[in-house]
Amino acid sequence: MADATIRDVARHAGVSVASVSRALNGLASVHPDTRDRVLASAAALGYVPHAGARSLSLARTQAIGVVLPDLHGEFFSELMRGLDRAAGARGYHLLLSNIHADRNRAEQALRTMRGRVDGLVVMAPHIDPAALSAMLPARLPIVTINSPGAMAGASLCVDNRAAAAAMARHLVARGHRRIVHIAGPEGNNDARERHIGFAGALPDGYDLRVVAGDFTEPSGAAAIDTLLRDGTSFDAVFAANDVMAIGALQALRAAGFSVPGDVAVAGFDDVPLAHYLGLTTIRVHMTDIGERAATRLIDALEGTGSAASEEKIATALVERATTATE
Amino acid sequence: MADATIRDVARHAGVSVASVSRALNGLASVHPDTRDRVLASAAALGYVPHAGARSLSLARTQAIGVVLPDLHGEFFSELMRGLDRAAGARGYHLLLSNIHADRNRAEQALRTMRGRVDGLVVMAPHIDPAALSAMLPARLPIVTINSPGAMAGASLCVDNRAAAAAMARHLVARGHRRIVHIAGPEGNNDARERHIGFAGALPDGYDLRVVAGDFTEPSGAAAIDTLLRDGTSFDAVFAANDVMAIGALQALRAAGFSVPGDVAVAGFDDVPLAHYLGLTTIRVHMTDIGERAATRLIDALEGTGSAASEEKIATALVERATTATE
DNA sequence: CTGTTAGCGCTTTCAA
DNA sequence: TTGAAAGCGCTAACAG
Repeated sequence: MADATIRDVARHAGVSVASVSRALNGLASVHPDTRDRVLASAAALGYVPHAGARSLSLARTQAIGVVLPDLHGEFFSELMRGLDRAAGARGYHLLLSNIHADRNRAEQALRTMRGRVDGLVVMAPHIDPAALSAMLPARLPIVTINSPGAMAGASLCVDNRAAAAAMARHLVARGHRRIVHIAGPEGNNDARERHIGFAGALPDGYDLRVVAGDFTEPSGAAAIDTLLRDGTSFDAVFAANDVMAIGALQALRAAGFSVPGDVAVAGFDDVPLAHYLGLTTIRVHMTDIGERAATRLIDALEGTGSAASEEKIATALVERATTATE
Repeated sequence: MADATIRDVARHAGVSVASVSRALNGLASVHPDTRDRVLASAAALGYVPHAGARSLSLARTQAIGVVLPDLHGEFFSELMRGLDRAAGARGYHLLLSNIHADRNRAEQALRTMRGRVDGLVVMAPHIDPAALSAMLPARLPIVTINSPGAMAGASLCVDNRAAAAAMARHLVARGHRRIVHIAGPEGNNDARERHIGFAGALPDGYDLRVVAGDFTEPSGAAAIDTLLRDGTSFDAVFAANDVMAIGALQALRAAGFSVPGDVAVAGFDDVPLAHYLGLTTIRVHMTDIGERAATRLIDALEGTGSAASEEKIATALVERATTATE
């Protein structure tokens, strides 16, 4: 037997569907007797409202779409945890969609969200805002996380520049002068911002050697190998993320260097491993970001919140063994 | 201006909504000219089909609900990655819902999935199947992951017993005889299965001392402290998960024991840290589980798959430094 | 091949 | 306070 519908409940209770709807949604104008009968019938039939039909009628789905790139581990799970916490508390569900490198698939994924969600939380560091908004169903409120440039909706942004600048000052204060930056992939906004912030905070007269990386561990190790082969001398390395920093760390030690004795090493992200390896890094609270993102989106959806604006998320420099002065 | 609907497209193209629907869904019986006009109009108006309305009409949402407990890090992200990969490939979205300890909230979360999803992937190691199916909207296909006992739908299960048994044999083969098991929380199915599998594979005459834990790092350390305080002597520790094993490892070393010299340590899960700490453990491919779960559910939804049945997911023993023989 | 029309299950005017 | 009925946007008979 198919699931009970509102009509079944109405028939069972001997009232109209309108009354059932009103009773179940707690509207004021329902006679107590009617309400009781409806509630009893609903329970008897095991009635559960059909969310899809409800959405269509209300033009509200109580769901928010989450569109993310291929994130890994802690990063992804913490972000989701934050989103889920905030969304759940306000009665919203989360609909997931990975944004693939493939533009068509990505666009497809975004389009199919129309009619399924009330708004979007999007993280797409590698897609420029114009392209992004072109893909989006119009009139869908959106909060972007770490997206380059301004967009229609609100945006949250890790303050990459400030964080990288703090790291620069940290290294300088420790007396390092010949500094290397292992950069992230070109076209990645986070990577670019970290580079700019770091370079900008280095006082005049400091050497900054930049070598390319792609956020992977091997690329961090490769960067070090390149430098050593070139005979470059340096006493500090700041990688655009922890994973590369870890690669660099291992390459340095494999080459017989002492860290932090000969060379200091720092990363960005504070992945769980950083703690165990004693890597100095920048901590980003992804949970907070998720919570803020969902909260701002829902505020906007419910008219509670302010309009578009950019919110910078603060970070913390976590000083550990790899940059300690002996 | 509101989003364009199918009616707007029909008007613009000078055809009926039925033709628009047919053209857009690629049905055969549409005149090429008509199709072209419809496509052009749709493009001109920036029309995107309303998924919600479509679902209501088709009684299919193309979404699957994912109900999980509070998972952390790699575990969660890998599972989601697997689910997303399989679901995405078959054109399904993922709707998330955390299952809270609070029974009412959990039930609420499950109920509100009716009409939003075509089926459910549920992981609830701490809820017994009867209670679970009572909470579920009837007639919603379901695949459970690591749930105790049989359920209506299909189920996937990490083969905890076989894995733990393999670990027992591994330790025995290394010559350990006075063995400790740090158990997981009571009532947790994984924990129970690991315990049973491990104990069952120990040959007669072997000592097995079991001490309670709760899957957290401090509880692993506390277990060791308890043993030491009691003056228990042992030469191997198998913790019901890696996190506790890591806690135990640290407590042992802090107490001056050499691992694996004095005591061997092993865990379960193969979290990323295990690799770096050289912890012997059991690897579970969460990605595979996710993929299998989504695939089986969708097969069932589309009538491709077989009915209820239990599938065991194999694991691999990863031998590392903490159980090495010198 | 195409248009008309009746739903999908729910909410919400509008009258009574 | 209640019920009848008109949609929400789309698909799917059923006729033409």
